[in-house]
Amino acid sequence: MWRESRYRQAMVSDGPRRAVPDAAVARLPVYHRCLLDLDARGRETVSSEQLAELAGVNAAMVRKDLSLFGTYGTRGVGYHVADLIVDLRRELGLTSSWPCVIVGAGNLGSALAAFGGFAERGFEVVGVVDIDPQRIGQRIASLVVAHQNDLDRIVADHVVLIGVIAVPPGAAQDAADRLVASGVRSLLNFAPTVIDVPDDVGVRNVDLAVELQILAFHEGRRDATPADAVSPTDDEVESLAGAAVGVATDALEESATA
Amino acid sequence: MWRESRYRQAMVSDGPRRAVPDAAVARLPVYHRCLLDLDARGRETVSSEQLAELAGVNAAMVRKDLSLFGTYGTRGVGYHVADLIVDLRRELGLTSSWPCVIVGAGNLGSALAAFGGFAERGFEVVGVVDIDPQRIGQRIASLVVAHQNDLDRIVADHVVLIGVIAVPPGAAQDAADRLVASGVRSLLNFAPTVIDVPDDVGVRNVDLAVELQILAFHEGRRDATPADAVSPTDDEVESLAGAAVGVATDALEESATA
DNA sequence: AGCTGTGAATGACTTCACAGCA
DNA sequence: TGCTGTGAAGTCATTCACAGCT
Repeated sequence: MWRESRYRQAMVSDGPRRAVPDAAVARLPVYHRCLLDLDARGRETVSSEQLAELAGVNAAMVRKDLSLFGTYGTRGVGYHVADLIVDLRRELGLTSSWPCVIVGAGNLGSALAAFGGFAERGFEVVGVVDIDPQRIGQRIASLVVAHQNDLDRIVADHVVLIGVIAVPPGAAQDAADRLVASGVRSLLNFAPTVIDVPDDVGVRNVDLAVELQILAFHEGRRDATPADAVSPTDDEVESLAGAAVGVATDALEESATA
Repeated sequence: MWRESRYRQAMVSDGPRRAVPDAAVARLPVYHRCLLDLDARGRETVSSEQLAELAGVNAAMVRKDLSLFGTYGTRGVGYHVADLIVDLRRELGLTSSWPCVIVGAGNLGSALAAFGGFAERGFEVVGVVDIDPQRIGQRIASLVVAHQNDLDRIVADHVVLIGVIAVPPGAAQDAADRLVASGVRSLLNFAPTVIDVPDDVGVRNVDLAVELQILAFHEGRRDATPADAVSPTDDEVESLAGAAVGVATDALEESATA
């Protein structure tokens, strides 16, 4: 009854493994963003404490994160902004532009395709596909919406490694399958569904409604819990900095089951 | 030199505090989504293992999460789908619709305003404001873009508690200030900047480019690290389900600077 | 027999605190 | 003196494993 995952489980248990903790990876882009800002303002060096404040995290964490990939600062001085940007860019793989393709040209897909923020940070949208004949041929920024069948060609032509899923939930798995089949290795999924992919394919899920629900949960606790004792519990959502929020899950889906 | 936050720091250290761990809160909406799906298919009960599979997490975690707010299942049987939906809706504060307002009617703001997924899950966009005269008066779905000065009125009229920031980074802090001033208590920030708000205001940040950068980081490690020894480290992005990742902190923005 | 609820064990991430270089 | 780099401690989250209902 439960569709079993067509793919083996990750088993990421404990190999020689990941040098960089996941949590740190999520912060690197934030540091990068803050540093670009500092650089633009002509700042030459920055201390871990200052950077921490900008990124909204603890100074010790900034130092630990940066020390992960041998980016050394200068004791007594701090980090050299320009150098650190270079290092981060290298670590984040932003030395060249990443071609991306968007599946789904609805409201969200269109907005993403037209969104300047991607190009600005090293991601170029090289194609947008859809199945709806009404949308095919439409112009979005400098692109023309193509038929989903052209996906393979687009991916091959531009060596696309990242795909963005912006289709309704019912079509998300199919979109993921097509992307994976055409060779895409990482997916950013905006559809509110867990998608099943081989475990060497990276997935990040961003569910906008989930974000609002999390806010609503905390909101509902402000005055609520009147009965509940501990009252002044109004936690704000914390979290972090510009970071990502996302969250998600990844890939795993499990498998089998009755 | 670093502009200090105009608001006291949270100091959320260790009060009587939060009954529900943050990480769990981020998963609840995902369970909720899966349950709605099950219900739609006519499913009456579900075991923690089945639900875990759908949500992409471990079964023990599903049980632990659900036990947090006294939602009991039936041993030997599982959880009653309909009942659990009701409980989750209550916990998540989704018993009635939450009015939201969007600041910024650019590509993203417009897409969000027109996005059906919010209403579907209990969030009604009651207003969209902007400062650009060109955009004011534009229709988006059933709304008309209003002037940012109308924000107070909109928030008051609809008792808006949740605001969405969809403006360029430079305008984000101002948007946040206006929202907070008008009475909004929770913010979903799409601008790639850390915004500073009083600590009783909740903030969640979604930075789309950060999501891509995280994917790119992992992507860059596939074949890379050729020199790096431990080779077969291809971790997929993990994390969790629809959950949150995010992170962060709030606060600090800087200003000044040389 | 099946599956929940939960203490205990494990593991991941964060913060502390300080030695040591500039 | 100032600030980094990092072991050790602390905190929080996940998974295990099993007692105990149905």
